[in-house]
This record gives sequence, structure tokens and C-alpha cells, in this order.
Amino acid sequence: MSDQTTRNHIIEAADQLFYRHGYEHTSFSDIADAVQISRGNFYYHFKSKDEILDAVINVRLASTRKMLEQWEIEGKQPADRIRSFIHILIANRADIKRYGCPVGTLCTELTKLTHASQAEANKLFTLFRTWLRRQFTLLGRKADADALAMHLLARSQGVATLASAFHDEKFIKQEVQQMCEWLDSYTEGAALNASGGRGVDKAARR
Amino acid sequence: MSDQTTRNHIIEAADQLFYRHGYEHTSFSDIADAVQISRGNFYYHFKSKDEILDAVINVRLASTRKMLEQWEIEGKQPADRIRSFIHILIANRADIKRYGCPVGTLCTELTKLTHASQAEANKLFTLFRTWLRRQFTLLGRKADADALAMHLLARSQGVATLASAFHDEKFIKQEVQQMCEWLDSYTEGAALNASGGRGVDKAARR
DNA sequence: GTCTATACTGAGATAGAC
DNA sequence: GTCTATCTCAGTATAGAC
Repeated sequence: MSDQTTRNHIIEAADQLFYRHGYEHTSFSDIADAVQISRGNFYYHFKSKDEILDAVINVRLASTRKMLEQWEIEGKQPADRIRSFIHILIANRADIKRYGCPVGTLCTELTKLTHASQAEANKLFTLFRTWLRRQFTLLGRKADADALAMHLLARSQGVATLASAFHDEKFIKQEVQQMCEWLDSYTEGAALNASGGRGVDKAARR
Repeated sequence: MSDQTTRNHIIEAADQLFYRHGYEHTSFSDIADAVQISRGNFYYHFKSKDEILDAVINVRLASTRKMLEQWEIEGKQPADRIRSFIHILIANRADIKRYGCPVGTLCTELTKLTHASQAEANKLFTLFRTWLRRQFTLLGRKADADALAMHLLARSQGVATLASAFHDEKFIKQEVQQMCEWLDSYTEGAALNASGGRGVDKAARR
């Protein structure tokens, strides 16, 4: 196995394990078992566990950036793009039900540990926040774009937390629908309601 | 110090530390330092760390029940009571900004640890859920009372998570106001809008 | 009830052979 | 690059004196 490959395997396994069992609760042995290498071999690739965490965060940052760019390309209207964001809850519902949101749970854990990489992890949130803010600005909500971005982020986080606590996928679907309706209420009237065919046209307010 | 007193001191200190630094990250020494007793003395009061956790959860369950009963007494209208719930975010904003929600972060952590007391901790959520459901039922929303309860719980959780990640108290206030407006939209028309003097009467939809 | 001393375990990390 | 062997340290937990 080449240097790069093993290193990537470690990062990938650590990523999964940090998500499922938490950073602190994941031991070197756990990762070593998953990658099928010895514990000693580890330190050829990383100087410390913290360094693995940094690598994991960087990989997540990169893949998140790529995903957001992709959504920007696929969705012609900002509302479509925001819907892409909302729908990750659906796409990842099985994992979310079991382990919560990968971003939220990591940031929360690192905060409690007062871990040095906390700020790095928070950049994951900032990535979404900035991207959403831009979409809401394009939607014509320049004045409160950031508040709307934060609002949507918060709702997603809350849904993930409760879905995980109550082990409830149906709740995710319910709330996703409500978020889409909430979004529609900002789309109606603006532009030409050019939100495409995906939207639900029921009244936004129940 | 009597048996009961020391035991309670331990529980109280553990409660704080579990909240601030997480369960796993809190060591016996940390608690011992806080209570000013030796590590050995611990095991006179508790057989294990897990047993301390159970005690902490039980204390939290009891105090939560008491708080909910209090809100029920103080608030004449169900809408007033629900507002009491929403306003804990304000009352505890300093702590939430630093450590997130005590309920949400504990449940999330225990889920990742696949800890035996996870179900016990989740009862904290259930307590709020059941209570809120009853209030929404009283508000005349029998059909979707549970969905509304879950929705509000989720929003609170999301606010706590983001306020903590971004270290932002102002965001808490913003969102609390929006939640109150959301609540008002369910109060208007129902009953006689007898929600008392606290409410904001702006349009619920921005 | 509370202490000190200590056992035991698993963690992160290093050294050096291959 | 990967391994085995080993170190160190912090954590939970126990034993027994006071």
C-alpha cells in the first residue's frame, strides 16, 4: 500500500468512527482495527490523535465545499439550492437517526473538550451559513439573509438532534416538509415563483 | 458532613461537570477536586461512575418535573406556559452559549457511547415532549399536538446548538422572538387571544 | 465516613527490528 | 512502510487504616 492510500484509509476510518462513537471515545486501537494496520504504524502517518482529527476536519471541509458547489450548479434558482440543503436530512436520514448530524455533534463534543481544533470544526458550520446566506440574498432577502441562513441551520440541527434521541425517521420527513413550505413562503411573490416542480404548493402555514 | 450531604454534593458537582465538559471527559479526580474529597471516598457513596450518572439523571428528571409543574401553576393559559418553555433559552442563555443544552448534549453523547443510561437520559426529552403536547392540546390543537411539541423542541435544540457553536447570544434572542411569534399565530383566533400581556403582536410571518 | 496506598486497565506514544 | 515490544500516564476501582 502506498503512503497516500494508507493515510487516506486512516482518515476515512477515523471520520466514520468519530462520527459514530465520538472523537474522544474512539481509540487508536479502534481505528487500527478498522484499517487493519498495527497501532505502531499509525505514527508513521500522524504524529498524534489530534493530527488525525485535523485531517478528518480538512477532508470534511473539502467535501462540503464540493457538495455546495455541486448544488449551486444543479440548482438554477436559489430556492432549488436551498431545497438541496434541506434535503440532506432526507438523504442521510438513516445515519442521522442513529448518530445525529456529523457537523453538529462534532462541534458540540469539541466545545466540551475545549479542544484546540474546535475553531476548525466550526468552519463546517460557517461554510453552510455563508452559502445559505448567499442563496437567500439571491432570493431577494438581502437584509435578513444571514438570519434566515442561521434559522434554517438551527432547524436542521434541531431535527437531527431529536430524530436521533427519539430514533424517529418520520419526524425528519415531517419537518423537512415544513421547512420546504417555510421556504416556499419566501419564494411566493418573489421572482415568478420559479422554484421548479419539486415544491409543495399547500399553504405554508398549517 | 452527613452521608446525604456529601452524596448530594457529589451529584451536584458531577451534574455541572458532565454538562460543561461531558460525561466521558469528566474524571473522578475532577469531581473529587470540585467536592473536596478524596477519590477513594467516592466509592463509599457510589459503586461506579455510571452510578453517579444515573443519580445525576434522576436529579435532573426530578427538577425538570418540578419546573414543569411550576410553569403549569404560574401560567393560566397554555400559551403562557409554552412561552415559559421558550424562555428558558433566554434565562439560561449564558450557559447555553458556552455549553449548549444540558439535555440535548447529554443525550447526544450517551448515544455515541452506546451507554446503558441513554434511555434514562432520553426521558428528559420525553418529559418536555409530553408536557408541551398537553399544552398544545389545551390550546385546541389536539390533532397535531405532538407534532407541534416536537417542532418546538427541535427548534430549541437547534438554537442551543448554533448559539454554542457561534458563541452568539443575540441569535438566541432573535429566535426566541420568532418562536413566540410562531406561537402567537396559533393563539390568534383560538380562545380570545387571551395570551396575556407578554406577547408580541407583530405579524407572525415576517 | 473519610483517608492513603495500591492494583489494574487501556489509552496515547516511542524505539527499533524487519 | 509496517511491524512488535515497550514506556508512560491517567483513569477506574479496591483494600484496609483511621
